Amino acid sequence: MARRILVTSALPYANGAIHLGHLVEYIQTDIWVRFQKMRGHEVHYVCADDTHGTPIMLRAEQEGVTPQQLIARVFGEHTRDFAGFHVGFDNYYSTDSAENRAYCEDIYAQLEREGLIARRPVEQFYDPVKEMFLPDRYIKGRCPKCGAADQYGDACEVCGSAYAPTDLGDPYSVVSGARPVRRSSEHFFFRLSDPRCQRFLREWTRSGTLQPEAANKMDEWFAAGLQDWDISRDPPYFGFPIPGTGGQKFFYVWLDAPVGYFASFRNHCDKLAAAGTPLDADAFLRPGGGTEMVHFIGKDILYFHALFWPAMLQYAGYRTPSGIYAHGFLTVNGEKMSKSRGTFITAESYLALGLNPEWLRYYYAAKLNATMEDIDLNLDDFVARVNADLVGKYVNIASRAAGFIHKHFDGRLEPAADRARFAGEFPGLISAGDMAAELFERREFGKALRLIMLGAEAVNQFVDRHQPWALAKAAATDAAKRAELLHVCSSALNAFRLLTLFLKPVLPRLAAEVEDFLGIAPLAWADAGTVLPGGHRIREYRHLIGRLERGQVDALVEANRESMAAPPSQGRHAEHQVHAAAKGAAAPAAHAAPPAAADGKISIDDFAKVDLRVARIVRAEAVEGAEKLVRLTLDIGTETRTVFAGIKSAYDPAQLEGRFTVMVANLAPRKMRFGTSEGMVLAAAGDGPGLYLIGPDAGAVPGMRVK
RNA sequence: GGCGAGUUAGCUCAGCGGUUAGAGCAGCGGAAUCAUAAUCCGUUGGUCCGGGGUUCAAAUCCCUGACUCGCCA
Repeated sequence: MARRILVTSALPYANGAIHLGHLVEYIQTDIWVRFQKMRGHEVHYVCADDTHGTPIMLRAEQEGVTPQQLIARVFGEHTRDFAGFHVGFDNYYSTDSAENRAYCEDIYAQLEREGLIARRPVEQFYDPVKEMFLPDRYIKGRCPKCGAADQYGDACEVCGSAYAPTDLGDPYSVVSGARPVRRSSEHFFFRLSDPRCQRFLREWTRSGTLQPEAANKMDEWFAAGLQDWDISRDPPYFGFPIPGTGGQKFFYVWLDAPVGYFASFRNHCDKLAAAGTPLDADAFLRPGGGTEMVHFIGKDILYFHALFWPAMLQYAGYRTPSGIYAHGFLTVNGEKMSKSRGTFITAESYLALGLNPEWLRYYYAAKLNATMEDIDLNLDDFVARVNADLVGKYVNIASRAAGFIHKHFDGRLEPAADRARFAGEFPGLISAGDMAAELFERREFGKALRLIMLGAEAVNQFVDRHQPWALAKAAATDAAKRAELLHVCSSALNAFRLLTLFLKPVLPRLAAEVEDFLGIAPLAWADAGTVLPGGHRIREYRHLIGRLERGQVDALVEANRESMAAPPSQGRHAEHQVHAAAKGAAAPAAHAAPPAAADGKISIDDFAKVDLRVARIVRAEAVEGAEKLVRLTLDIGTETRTVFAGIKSAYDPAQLEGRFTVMVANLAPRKMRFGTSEGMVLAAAGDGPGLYLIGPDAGAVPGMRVK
């Protein structure tokens, strides 16, 4: 009996590039979805960009575009990256859509009818210059506990304590720099504290939809007591207005984000209907449809998916999730991803440098399990694992068997009568299919792959034991040896076909190439019970997957190093602005030959006097007794320089080492209390706080002239 | 600070009360030469984070300490 499953991955925020951390989730989900489809189940895998909220609004404003323009651009980037990693959504949509608005309004109306919406005033910080309420992350000030300056409104990064923004000393708005004032406004709440919600959630938590660790976490939250959830925001806000408020209240982005799953699915159904193959959305979205709905998420958003979301659905007349599968975070070489270490790797850069997406899919799968544990991308291990397993063990089988088939048998496999021996030769491999299926189902991908690779080893042992190269030498004169050669290679290729089938959820592209090589229809799981037909003809073997060279990984890390302040998409845009500004300035300068005009313009010659060089920060250390200074040792190719830079407020010295920046190399040395500074480094700063070191794009080396 | 997860071979991990603790990779020795040097056989390597306890039996259960990571709406 085919299952009917609606599957989602969490919606990426339309405010930044997809990176390898995101991909853990999309690859995990995609593998599970592909597996279910191969099993013959009906699966609809949907996702969308999460587009609303203050960060998007402010970012668009900063870039001088409308929020719609910003999210349209990011939508293009996201869908490109996902496609590049073979993440096969059945629909990818946006939360800024009519469907989403309709579902949000309906859910809200139902909750209000149920008496689960409360209204009460909330006092918050308000930016009097920008005329908006400030989310916690947009307020900075002195930490009330340890006194550290420039800490965010929710938690101190220095001492780690959490507090309310109203506790901050000397608060200021990150948006305008103004001192925020306290102002009260009416907010709307989802009454999670209502006994009905509490009762329902306690029961739902134990219904088997959550991982055991997640259910334990929920118990913690229950013990602490569930509180009402603030679902409204005041304008200006990029989102959906709450009906009946005259545009004075908007739905908080976290309310409409999960509803985006429904919106995307609805959109998917409408597209199917337009194509003449209608699908009843309500069978998946309303209770009693005999369908499943599973969400793959990161452990950080368990709260939203396991408390608010099911409670909202339950009391708005929709179905609740049948599975919520949380995964851990990605670390790289055992550490948090870091821009300065170059381990904050974007999907775009991975693909742009020509790395094979299936290498990463395989490696992630080899590490993934059903728990919320973090998984580590160890770069040395990545190289070793991919090459040993995929190239050495798996693909090697086809490579070593196919040559004989073509050279001696015109590309044809053994006749039907000999195929029966295959089952006896690889009993383990055939039974591995059922076990692997069980493991894929339970999201124990690592265990599944270990099992499959054990099968690949058995095939290589089989080939070594029968020595087809020796049989080939005798084949010309010995018909029995010739028949044995054909059988050994045919069996190896049948085994290879099975391994491909088992690996197909993880390596869809490679599997498609193998299907082409073997001349067979796309493999489904049921095909595990069959072998290739007698006398079947295969194509010439060609290179199926390349080796991963250590240098490629190094280049990837190098390409992602630094660029600390700006995520890539923002960087690209900022670059456009720079070019535009440069054009505007360069044109008049070319005509104005005389130097140093009274209007403040300088000639190109004047500019050339400044010797700007690319520098690598060899060492960075705080200067004892100086509040703002960092002592930098800079490598500019021909020599090293010591420079004192007033950047301690913005940068932790340890994070600077290894970074590239730009320095003025011919600045007259200056004696300071702590030593002589032999130049200066370039950094950008506005009127408010915030300081941003300038860095070259990847590829620049110390000593290069900046001009 | 509270709560949770983790710490097993050089590396990545499995084992989660029961023979002498396992796998892959790396290392070392050998074989083979069909295969993009890809394979096969053999082998070195471990006070299972420290300390205490429960038990006939502990990497596995309990307590405690250290360190790492996460969550705290």
